[in-house]
Amino acid sequence: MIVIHSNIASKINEKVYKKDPLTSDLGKKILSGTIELMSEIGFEDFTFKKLSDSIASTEASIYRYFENKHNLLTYLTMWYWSWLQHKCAIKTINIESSEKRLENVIIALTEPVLLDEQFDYINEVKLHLIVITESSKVYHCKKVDRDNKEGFFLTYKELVEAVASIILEIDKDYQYPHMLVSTIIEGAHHQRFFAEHLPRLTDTHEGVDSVTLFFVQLIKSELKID
Amino acid sequence: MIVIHSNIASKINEKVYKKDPLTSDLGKKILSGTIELMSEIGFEDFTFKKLSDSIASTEASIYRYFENKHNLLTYLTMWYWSWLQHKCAIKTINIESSEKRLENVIIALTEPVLLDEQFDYINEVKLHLIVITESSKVYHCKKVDRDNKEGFFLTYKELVEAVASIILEIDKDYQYPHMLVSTIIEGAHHQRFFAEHLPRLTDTHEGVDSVTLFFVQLIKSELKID
DNA sequence: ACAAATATAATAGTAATACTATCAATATCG
DNA sequence: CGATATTGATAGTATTACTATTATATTTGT
Repeated sequence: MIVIHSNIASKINEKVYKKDPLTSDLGKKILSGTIELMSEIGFEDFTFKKLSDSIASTEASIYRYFENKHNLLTYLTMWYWSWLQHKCAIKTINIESSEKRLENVIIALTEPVLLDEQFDYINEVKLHLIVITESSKVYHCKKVDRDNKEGFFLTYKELVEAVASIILEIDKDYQYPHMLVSTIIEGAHHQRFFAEHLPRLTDTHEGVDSVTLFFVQLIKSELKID
Repeated sequence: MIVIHSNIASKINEKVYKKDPLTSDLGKKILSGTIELMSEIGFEDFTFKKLSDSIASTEASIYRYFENKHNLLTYLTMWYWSWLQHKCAIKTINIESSEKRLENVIIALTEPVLLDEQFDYINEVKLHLIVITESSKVYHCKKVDRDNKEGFFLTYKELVEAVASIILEIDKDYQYPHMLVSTIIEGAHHQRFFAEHLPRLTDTHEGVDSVTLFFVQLIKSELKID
């Protein structure tokens, strides 16, 4: 059961930051500045020095909010998973059919993000682009087990669990609900990256969103829907 | 058509290295030492200083072979794609049925690597573990377009193309052959990583290799095979 | 066998990064 | 209005990611 949380940031684990960035103007400027700068220069070239220059603050001030850039990226990624949870909840509300709810959720998980609407300190379009390219770095590192113990991946796990439970409504004996969901979520990011940078690794068709079409078709084939 | 290359390294683009590591003892020690050290401490903590200490050489000597650790990881990843190409070729030789060839290839692409057999300077088991955790970093970076122009991802593209062509033999109208293949290759890596570090994002079943079973079933469902 | 070329080791040095520490200025809060 | 917390300014350290130089060892060509 997906629960709607009006405050997306409230699900973010406290240990990922030293001081909650949403409690001050500087904190919010750190978030918006990071999204701006990191989407431009990428995670590797991103430094707290460059960030502080770009928002007219200082390195030391930023270190009061986040231990390092890795945790800052983790924060943004947690925010993104939490935001996707919310989006999925909205898209399934008041819909009876499990099949239809699943389809809506897969669309929500895989479609491009085109509008930057609700949050003054988070540009959702640019955050989505950062997530596509950089998010796997939050777990593809040696501190993954430590971070996992702290609960840094909980919003991701909850999201996968919520979608997996819809799958089990449709086929209670299906063997790989979590695998199928995480393959689709990660896969959609990969395919959008490939479409942009390594097109021979994917397939694009004129005038349609192949990524979403592919994954919707894939899950229906796998679950024998229609 | 998959062509069998007896020399896997011969497909590796020259621009990824400054001096071919296979032309000297030191070069081979750089490769084997990197696989050893990087599988232990991870890409981020890996430095040329630590590597040179571990193989009793010097930083400057290693810089004569590779510009930086990123290109060294790229070399190993290219080697891995090329090795998979070879593995797929072996597994499809003399098999008539397209369906059977596809199944064998999907198994080859997704199964765990358990034996370190053929190469004295490459430990295939440890290389596979490095690829699972680190390989996406070779393209998830700002120099991806430059590296792509140099041809650093050609062995990957050829691998995807070879499998895609089997899919088209089975269903010449199938719309997403490359997307399906790259989703499976990347997905298998992700699922193995999740099984090890974030098990709630995947599904494991006692005594069987769920990852391979899942992806074989997935491609058969999608292509309506059986 | 020996000169010439090449590869490696040893060492030094630089600019940038990833932090930590200190203290002054400023805003806020009771 | 005084106390407290926040930020800015500045400085400093260890490590990293390289480049450069020279000496020594090894290989190669004749």
